[in-house]
Formats: sequence, structure tokens, C-alpha cells
Amino acid sequence: MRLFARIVERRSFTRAAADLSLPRSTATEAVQQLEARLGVRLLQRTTRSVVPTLDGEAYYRRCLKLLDDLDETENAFCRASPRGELRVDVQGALARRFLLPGLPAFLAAYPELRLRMTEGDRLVDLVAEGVDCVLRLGTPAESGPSGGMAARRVAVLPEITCAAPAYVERHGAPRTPADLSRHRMVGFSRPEGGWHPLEVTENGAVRQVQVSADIVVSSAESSLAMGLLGLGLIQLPRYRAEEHLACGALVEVLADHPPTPTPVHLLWPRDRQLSARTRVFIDWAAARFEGVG
Amino acid sequence: MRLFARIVERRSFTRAAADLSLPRSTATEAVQQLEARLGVRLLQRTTRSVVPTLDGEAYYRRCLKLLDDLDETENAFCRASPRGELRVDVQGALARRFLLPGLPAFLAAYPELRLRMTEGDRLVDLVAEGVDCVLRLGTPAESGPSGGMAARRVAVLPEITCAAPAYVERHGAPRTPADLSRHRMVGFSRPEGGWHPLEVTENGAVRQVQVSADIVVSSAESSLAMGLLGLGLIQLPRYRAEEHLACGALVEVLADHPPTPTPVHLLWPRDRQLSARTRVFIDWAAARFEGVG
DNA sequence: CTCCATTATTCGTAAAGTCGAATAGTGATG
DNA sequence: CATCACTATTCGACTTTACGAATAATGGAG
Repeated sequence: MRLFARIVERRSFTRAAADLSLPRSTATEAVQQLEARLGVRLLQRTTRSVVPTLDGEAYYRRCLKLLDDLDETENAFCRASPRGELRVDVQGALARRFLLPGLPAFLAAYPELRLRMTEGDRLVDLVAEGVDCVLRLGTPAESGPSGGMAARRVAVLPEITCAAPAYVERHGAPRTPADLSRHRMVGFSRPEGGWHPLEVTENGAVRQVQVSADIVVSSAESSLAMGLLGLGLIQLPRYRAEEHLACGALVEVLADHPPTPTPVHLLWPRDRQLSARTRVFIDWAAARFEGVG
Repeated sequence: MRLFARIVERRSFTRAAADLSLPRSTATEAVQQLEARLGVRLLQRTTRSVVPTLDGEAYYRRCLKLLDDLDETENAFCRASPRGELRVDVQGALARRFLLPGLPAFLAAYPELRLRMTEGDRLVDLVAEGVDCVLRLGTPAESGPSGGMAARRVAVLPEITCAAPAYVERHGAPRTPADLSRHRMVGFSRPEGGWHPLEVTENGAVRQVQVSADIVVSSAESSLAMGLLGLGLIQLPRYRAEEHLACGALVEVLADHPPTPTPVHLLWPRDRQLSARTRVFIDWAAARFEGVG
């Protein structure tokens, strides 16, 4: 049943089988067996596309409810350590900084839990992608439509404005937002063209300031690298800058006029029952961000 | 889960395993595995008694609901011929007369159905006995407490009053209920002592008439046998008398003053979802009584 | 108190299910 | 129009599960 539901959701035997870590053949055989038992064709399938029949659609809905109820009773009585495979998709840099160091302890605490972690930063369709939980930077609403998923804000990362010492030597350090007109920044490209403006807090309000850029990049990694090379001002979460501030490779500027802090969210499907696996992961991951921002 | 529920209901691994046609060992292993997975002890068991723990009791209730929902979806989509084992308990004579002749055709129509038929006439506790459906004579309420079971009246058997020709030769045939005082009957013993009186319809109302008996028996078979020997008047369903009326071994008396007809009921547990098996059996059995009474 | 019938459990064997590679079919592409 | 990449399916090898007889434990009867 769980397999059948996954097949309907992903419109594919192969992807569904991969989600559940099963061989393709098992998916085929299971569906054949299910259809034989019910005496009804549930999936209209060619080698190219899998589409549920009317019966299949209706059966899928009832499956969802049944599986949900089942998971609920399992969770209600399960005092045992969670087991099985958990799939999470995380923003890479964030995970490397906050999650990875504690992962060995987490996995040791739940020895029967297997973790499959992928990296990404777009807002994925959780059920369509077969992911239990995602860790994302930014406000969920602005990352895309977050229909049907629950969110938990685990941290608000303070951002800072920085420049390399080499840049400051040449252009000086801005002391007020007004000074920015005489400065350069490392551009971070926007999908709609151009680049994201700098953000500054002035009299308690955040204002966007467009500053000319000699270079525009499209990844946070590159932006930092360009900043370190002295190509302009950059804005980034404090935790990413910290090591470079400590060794003097970057200096903070406009400390009294910080950009808007970036929230960090954990997201998971709200409509389906939360498995014990996902629950312990969410609690643990949230704890890793405790006291940050 | 189904096995666990059965074990709780029957308070025994052995009986539950027998109900589901499984070896005892499978029951043991399944419960051990279930408890291991949940990490909770569900059944407090010695070799002599099996009692659910508090957790087990709660889990059992949720199991019931889940299994019920599951059966409901299975039935809703199952266009295939029903399969598996069906257990029915029937009143013997009734079954032999009305059901048995059609059984081969029924089993042929559902080749994947296995039938286990037992004979009895007390009102069994369906879930405790592990029976899917019972066929009974009489009104359910008077057979005992019929809590939680659905009933379907499939026939109302007309009863008649009879005597053997030898009896009529000696005592004459009663023409009115008033004549009964000079007659004898074959007694059918009541649990509370004595024997059931004769019943006669007079002016549209049924009246009970106590008639002296030289012999009191405790089974319908014996009652008929004694009647055939001319030991007194007997009252019985018309279908049982028919062959003897045809060959002249019995003659009907007081035809205008018949006893109350006896209803025939099919009973099944109302609280749990009706399986496809049970459903087709009920429909078929009911049809076998079509036009009778 | 002992024995006995009955029960849950264990263990070696057999069948079923699961798996991975090879096969056949389909829709887009050059 | 042929090719290609991808898909669902099939089949043989294998692991897991279910089975049946033997074992240990328990509560009542003599």
C-alpha cells in the first residue's frame, strides 16, 4: 500500500521504488499482486507514463488515510528507537556548519536509523520528491509556494557587511549608509536580472541600497571568494564570515547598520502523519541551532 | 495485527492461530516481533493464560479500527471473487434441508472460498468463537442476548400440528382447540422444567394450551420420532413434516388453528466490517430461503 | 503433593518473497 | 524514419519468512 501510494505520487515505478529503497521489480510485482487481489486495474501504465485509473485514484485516497492512521498508532505505542531510512534535503553550507558536527552522535543515539541527506536550496515539493524534511535559508513564503507543509523557525542568523582589508585600503570603509554611493559590491545575481541590493538598517528601518558591482556571481561560495579577493563589499551570515574575521581576511563595516537577519526553517509535510524518524530528526536539528541568532 | 486482535479476543495463542489457520509458532513469533518493533510488552502471558497489558488493550482497540477501515477499503474495491476461509455455524436440520443442496453450486461460484461449517443451536458469541455468521431458528432475543450483532430474517417457517394415523385411530383427531383437553402430546422439555405447551391460533390470537404428555424429549429429532410412533400430537415446521405427510406417516390436525410460525435468522457481528466472504454467503443463504414461509 | 493435560515457545526444514541483471516496449530526438 | 534513452517487466539466485514437530512450563485434578 505504501508503495502504491508512492507510485501514484511520483507517477513512476522506478522513482517510487528508489524512495523506498526497493528494486524496481518488487514494485511491479507488488502492484500486479494488489490488482489481482482486488480484481481491478489501478494503474494505467505504459513504459513511459504511469497514470492511476479512476479506481486507482480513489484507492490512493483511502490508502493515504489508512497509512496515516497506521503511522499514528505505531507512533503512539512506539517506545523503541526509531528505525528505517530518513531522507532530508538541506542547504549545504548550513548543514556543514551546524548539523554535520553533531551527526555522529545523532546516528549513534538511534543506531537503527539510516540517513540519506541531499543538498539543495530550492523549495522542493516534499511528497513529489520523496523527502521527509528540508532545511532551508530564508522565509518559506518567499522561497515559493509552501502549500501543505509545516515550518519551524530554528534560528535567525544575523547578517553582516564585510570587506577584505585590501578593499578597505583602496576605497576606505563606509561609516554611514550615505557613504555607499562611492563604493562597490560583489553582486549576487537575481533570476529576474541584475543583482540583489545591499541592505542597511537606518533609524530602525531596513533600506535597500543599489551599489555598483564589477562582478556578479550566482552562488554564495563565489560571493565570499570574491569578497575575500577585495572586489567589493559583501553581505553574508555572521557564521560564514567568522573564521575570516578572526584571521583578519575580512573586516566588518557598517556594524551599526546591519542587513536583515536570515531565518532558518525546517519544513515537513503537514498533511501526512509525522513518522518517529522525522520527529526525532526535527527535534535534534532544531536543538543544533539553539542559541544561534 | 489481525492475529494480535484475534489473540486478545480469544485470550489464547492456540485458538487464535486455529481461527486464522496458522501454526501456533507463527502466532508466537509474530507477537514477539510486534513487541520488539514497538518496544512495548502487549500481552502478559504464562503458558496458562494470555492477558493484554494496558498498552496491549489500547493497541487492540486501535487495531480493531484499523482492520475495520482496511476491510472497508478492500471490500469497496474488490471486484474479484472472494477468497479465504469462511466459518459459519448453522442449525443442522435447517442447513441440511435448505443450504446443503445448493452448496456445491455456491462453492463452484466462488472457487477460492473455503467453507468451514459447524452445527449448533445456541447463540454463540461470534467474535469469541471465531465464527463469521450463524443460522438460527427462533427469535434472536429469546435465544439469548444478541448484543452487537446484526440479524436478517430470511424466512418465517409455518408450523403445523400433526399426529400419526395410529394416534388418530385411537384418540380421534381434534377439531377445535377445546378438544385438546382429551388429547396427549409429545413433550419437548424446557430448561426450567416441564415441557413446551402446544400453541393454537383462535380468533386470530395465539394461545398456549398445556396438554398432558406421556413422554418428554429434548430434541426435535426425537420429538418427530415419537410423533411418528403415535405417542401424541406434535408441532413442527411444515418442511420437516412434509415427507411424512406425503407418505401418510403423519396427518395434519387443527389446520385452521396453526401454531406461531418460527422465524429463521442469519446473524453476524455488526461491530466489525463485513468481509466480502461473509457478505456473499449471507446473500446466497438468504436466497435459499426465498419463497419459504 | 504428584501427575496430567494443555499451553507457549524453540529449532530445523521448506516455501515464499525479495533481489539484481537481463528483456521488451515506448516516446522523444536527431 | 531510425535511433536512443528511459521505462516497466521477466526470470533465476538468494534471503527471509512460515511451517510442523519437539520442548519447557503451568495450573488444575486425583
